[in-house]
Amino acid sequence: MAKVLTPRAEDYSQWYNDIVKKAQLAENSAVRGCMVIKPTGYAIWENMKSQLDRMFKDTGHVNAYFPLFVPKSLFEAEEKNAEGFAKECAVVTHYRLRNNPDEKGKLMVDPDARLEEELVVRPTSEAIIWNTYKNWINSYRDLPLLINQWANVVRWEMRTRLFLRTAEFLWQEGHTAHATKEEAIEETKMILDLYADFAENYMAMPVIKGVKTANERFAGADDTYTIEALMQDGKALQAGTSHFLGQNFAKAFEVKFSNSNNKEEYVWATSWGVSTRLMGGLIMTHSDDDGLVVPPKLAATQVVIVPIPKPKDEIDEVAERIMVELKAKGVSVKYDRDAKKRPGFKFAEHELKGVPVRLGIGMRDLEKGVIEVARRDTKEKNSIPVDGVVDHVVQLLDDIQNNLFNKAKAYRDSHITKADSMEEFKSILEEKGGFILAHWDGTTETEIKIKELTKATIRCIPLDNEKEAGQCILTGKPSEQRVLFAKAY
RNA sequence: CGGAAUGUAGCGCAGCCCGGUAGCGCACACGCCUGGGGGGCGUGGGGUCGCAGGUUCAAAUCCUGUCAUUCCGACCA
Repeated sequence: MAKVLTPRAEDYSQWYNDIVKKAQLAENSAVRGCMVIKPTGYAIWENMKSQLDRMFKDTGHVNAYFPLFVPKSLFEAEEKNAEGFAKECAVVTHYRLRNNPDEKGKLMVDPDARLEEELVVRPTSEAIIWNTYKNWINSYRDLPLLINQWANVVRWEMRTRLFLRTAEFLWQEGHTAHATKEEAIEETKMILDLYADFAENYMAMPVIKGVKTANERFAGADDTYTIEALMQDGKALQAGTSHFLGQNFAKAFEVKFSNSNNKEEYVWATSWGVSTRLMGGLIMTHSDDDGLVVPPKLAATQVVIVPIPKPKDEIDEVAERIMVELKAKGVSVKYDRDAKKRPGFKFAEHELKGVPVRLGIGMRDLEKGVIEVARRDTKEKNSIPVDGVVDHVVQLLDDIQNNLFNKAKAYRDSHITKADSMEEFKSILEEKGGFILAHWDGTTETEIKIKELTKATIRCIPLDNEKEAGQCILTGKPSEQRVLFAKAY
């Protein structure tokens, strides 16, 4: 079979780029660093989105929409946040073009149309949202305020990669306001659990929940919680973050409420988000050298039926019947009834696009009363009696979902290694990759030094961490627990 | 934003050094044969050679600039 993708072992980055393009998930656009998400890719994102949206709503959140532009004066109100994002902001300075008198048919920015105040294209929406919340919150009766928005944001990245880091990306950002610190922290952690649940049970991507160090924390947050996943090349991917913002934004935007004793207090805030980056995580967690592998719960098409060698009345009849029955059970199914393409070509094509289950219906099999059922995750093929094929497929989709998670988890678990010295740390990083648990003295200085020496960063301090006395691998200073290091995307 | 490489048909590439008719494979269209893992033969269509300048009788080819992509670094979700 002709290989369409660069094998992972040969060049992992190239494999990733190949798969995004060949499976038609996305492509580069005419705008530097910005991608076009193609229908095949967008369908998966839509599935992610609708599931997450359901989960947000089930936990009491509602959707709203805030503007793309943030006046500079609002943007700079929360200083740390502004400083953190300043270097990567796109800024609108003019509101009009005009014909260029020197070059016919060309346009130029109208110098007379300079904006009084520049508009920052949102890299995140805290500023505009908190400036709005100020007007919405007066009393403890207005709290909690639990709002999510689905939006695009822009961060002017120097180096971009499809899905993993693009200048514009799609995400959801939740912004909540609470009367007490405890309640806000609870919200932050609840969302972290929700993200982990989504990652593991829908994306089949195991994650480690943890807290970011001060150095890796979101600008403007008191605490950043994260879910960290491990990709097949041994690099970590930050898949989602949930921030406890304390009263930082409330103070910056004067968001106060009267408590039940009629005393004024600043509200407590959270924000949290996951983005189209999850698509990158999905690809790099499950896919192989033959193409994309999509967990059934997120697949746009869960089952494809291929007539062998080509459509024929008898085959069509069986296919139609199976489709009706599968659809009745909530399974999305397509019949690839294209007489011009040969079965071998179709097999390869659907494998490249990651369809979880393929049914091959041919006359030879039908005479024996069976259908060939092929699963994408293991490439296993079985002959299943026609009568039982629908139930078999429903069960199989479930098995595939579980198998993908278990396989990813086994890989992840076998790539968490303890290191007790810098030498050990470096050799694990070079030879094996993955997560490394090591003692750290708790200072930003040491963290940065380790990054300079090894390129590895502290991904998080795992929430379920065991306490264990030890010595920092760099400075030898005392440490009370190991933290999770890795090279990261 | 610094270093390197690349940009020629939808995709992958040759041609460039040494200036002179724009080529190959795949894909595409049509026909015939085929048909259980990316078929075979035949015929055919498709090009502002990334873009803008310059040198020259003549530029895909030489020069300058610019844009984009990939990789490496710094930065970042």
